Amino acid sequence: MSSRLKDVAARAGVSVRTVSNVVSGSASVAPETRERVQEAIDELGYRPNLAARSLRAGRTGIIGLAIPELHSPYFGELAGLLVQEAQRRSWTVIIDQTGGDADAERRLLARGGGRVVDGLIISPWAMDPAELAATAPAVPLVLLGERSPQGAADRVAVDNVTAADEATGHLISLGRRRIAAIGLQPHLHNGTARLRAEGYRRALDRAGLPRLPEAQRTVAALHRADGARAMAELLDGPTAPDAVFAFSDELALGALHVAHERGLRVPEDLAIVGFDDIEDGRYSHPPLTTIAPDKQQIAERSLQCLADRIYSPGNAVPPQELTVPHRLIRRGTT
Amino acid sequence: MSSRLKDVAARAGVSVRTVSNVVSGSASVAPETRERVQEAIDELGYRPNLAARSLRAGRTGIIGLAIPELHSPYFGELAGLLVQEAQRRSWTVIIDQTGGDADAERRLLARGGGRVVDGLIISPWAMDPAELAATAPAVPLVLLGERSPQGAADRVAVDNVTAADEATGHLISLGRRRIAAIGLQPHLHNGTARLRAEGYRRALDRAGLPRLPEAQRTVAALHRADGARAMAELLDGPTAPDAVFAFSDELALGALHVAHERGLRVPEDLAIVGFDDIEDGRYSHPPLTTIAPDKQQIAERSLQCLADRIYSPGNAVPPQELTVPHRLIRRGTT
DNA sequence: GAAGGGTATTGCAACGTTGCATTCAACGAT
DNA sequence: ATCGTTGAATGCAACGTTGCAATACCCTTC
Repeated sequence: MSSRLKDVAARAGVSVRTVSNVVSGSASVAPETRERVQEAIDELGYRPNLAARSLRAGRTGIIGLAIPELHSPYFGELAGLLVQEAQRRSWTVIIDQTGGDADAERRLLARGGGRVVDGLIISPWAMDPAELAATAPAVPLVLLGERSPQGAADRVAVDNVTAADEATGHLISLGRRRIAAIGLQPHLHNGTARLRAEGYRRALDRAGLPRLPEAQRTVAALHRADGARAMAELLDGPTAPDAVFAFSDELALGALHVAHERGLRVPEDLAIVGFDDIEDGRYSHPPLTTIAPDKQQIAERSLQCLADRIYSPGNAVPPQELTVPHRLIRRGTT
Repeated sequence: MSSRLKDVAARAGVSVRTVSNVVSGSASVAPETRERVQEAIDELGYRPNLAARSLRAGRTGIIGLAIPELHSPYFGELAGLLVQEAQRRSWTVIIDQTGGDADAERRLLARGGGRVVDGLIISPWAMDPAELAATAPAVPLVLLGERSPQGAADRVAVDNVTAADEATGHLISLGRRRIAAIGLQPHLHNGTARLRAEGYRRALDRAGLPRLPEAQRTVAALHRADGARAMAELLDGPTAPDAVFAFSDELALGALHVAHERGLRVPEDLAIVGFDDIEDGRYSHPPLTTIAPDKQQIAERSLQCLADRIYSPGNAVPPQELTVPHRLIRRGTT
C-alpha cells in the first residue's frame, strides 16, 4: 500500500539513493535509469513521506494561521488571500480558530514550538499582548492588527486611528452632528477597538463636536447581532444619532438592519460607515460606505515577513511594524 | 535553541528513554525522577519534534479540508464548524482553497498521498467525478455534497433534489406561477446545481406549471454578482418572474439587490428563496427565506467518517452515503 | 535466605528520507 | 599508455522519536 524509496529501488533494480536522486532531481542520473525508476514510481504509486523529509530537513513547509473566527466574512476573505499567497510560495497553511479564547491562543503558541509549522501568523484577540510577547514561540511570528508591546514580533496592520478619524470625518463633512460609534470593546486586550475609538474621538474633537458617552456603544463581539443590538439601544436612547461609525462592516450591517426595521431612511435619516470592506457590504441595501484595508497587501507582506525570517534567520532584523494602506469607499449609506 | 530529548536527558542525568516516558506519560517513572526531568524540560523549553513523532507513528494528526473558496460565507461557516469539530478530536486542519480549479484539486489529491494528512475532506467543484474516483488518494476521503460515481468514497450531503423541490413548492404554495431558477451550472461537473435544478423542475411538473427555459438562468459562479446579473437578465426578459429560487443564498442576495434597485417590492412583487442559510441572509432587508442544511451535522458526520477509517482501517465498510437533514426557514422574502 | 513479582530505568533498533563521501567506469588530453 | 576529469551510482550515517526487550533493583512471601 504505502511504498517507500526502498520498494521503488528494489523494483527498478537500483539503489535507494538513486531513486531519491530521481525524485528530487538534484544529482545527475542517466536518462535510461531515470526512465526505469520513473516507471517503478508510477507502477507503485510512490509518494514521498513528508514526515521523514521534514525530519531530515528541519522544515515542514507548513505555516500556521490563527484567526478568531473563520466564519466571519472579514477573516474568511483574509484567510482566502493568505492561503492563495502561501500557495504561490509553495507553502501549506494550517488554519486555527481561536474563537476569541485566550486559552486557544496559548495552546496555539505552544504548538508553534512543536515545529509543525515553520512560521505563524496570528490575529490576537483575547490574549494580553504582554503575555503574548513573553510566550513568543520557537518559530517566526507575524501579528495581524495588534500592536505588540515591546516589539516582540513583526506586525502588519492598517493605521486604525487615522482610518477611524477619516471615517468619522467623512460623516462630519456630510453635516452630521450626532455621530455615534458602535464597536468599543473595553473588556478585550485586543487594541484594535481602542485605536478606532481614539480616531473617532479625535475627529469629533477637531470638529468641535461633543463626545457623548451614551453615543459610544460597547459590544461583546463584532457580529451583525451585536451591531443590531447597539443600534436598537441608540434609537431607544435620549438622543437618536443622525450617523453611525461602526468598527466593522458586520456591525454596520446589523445596525442597517435595525434602521430599516424602525422605518428610518438610509442615508437621509441615518448615515452609516463601516470598516473592513467585506463583500456583503457591496450588496446591502443601500450598499455600505466603508473603510477598506488593502487585504491583498496584508496577505503579501505578512508572508514576506515570514519568508525573510524563515529562510534567512541569520541576518535577523529587529521586529518591523508594517502599515498597509486603506481607503474610504463611499457607497449608498452616506 | 531547539532542544531535543537528548539535551533534556543530559541535563537531568537520565537516559533519553526516560525523558520520553515522562513526556508521553506512558510508562511508570519515579516521582523524584519525573520532577527532575520536568525541571530540565522547563528550563530548556523542550518541545517535541512532531515530524519525528509522525515518522515513527505513521500518523500526523492532521487532516486536510479542500473547499472551493474560503471567502464565500457558506464555506467559511462550514470550515469554521469543521475546524471546531476537529479540535474536539485533537486533530489539526490544513485548509486548501481549490478555487474551482480542477488542477488545484488534482494537486491536492496527489499531496494526500504524500501523507501530510491522515485524511481528506473535499468539496469537489471542477473535477470530473469519474476522474476523482480514479485518482483516489492513499488516505481516507470524505466528499462533501458531491455524489461520487461508483461509490469511491464516503459522502456527506443534503438531499438536494428534495430540498429544491421543497423550496420551489413553497413558492408555488404562495400562489406564485412564474417561478425562475438562478444557479444552473451545466459547464461544471459538480452535480449539485444539476440536482437542485432537478428538484425545481419536479416541483413545477407536479403543480402543472410549464418549464420555461428562459426562466432557468445559468451562472458562472455562485456569488452575489452572478445572482445580480441573472436577476437583471430575468427582469429584462419577456416575462418577469413573480418568484425566484436561487441555488445559493449569495445568488439570492445578489438578486435581492437588483430587485431593490429596480424598485420591486419584496416579497409583494417578487418572492425569493435561497439555499445555504448563511448569516448574511438573516440580516438582509428583508431577511432571506432559505433552505438550511444542518451544517453542524455535516461537520460532525464528516469527521466521524474519517475517524472510523483512520483508526479502524481493518474493518473497512463500503463507502457510505450520508444524508444530513435540511429545513426550510421562512423569513421576509416570501 | 532463596524464589518470585513488581517497579524503575535503560539500550537498541527502526520509521523514510537526504547530505556527504566514496567508488567505479568512461573519456579526452597529454 | 597514463593521468586527470567528469558523470553515474552507491553506502553510510543522521534527523528525533518511540516500541520492544532487557536489565537492575527492591520488596514480599514461604
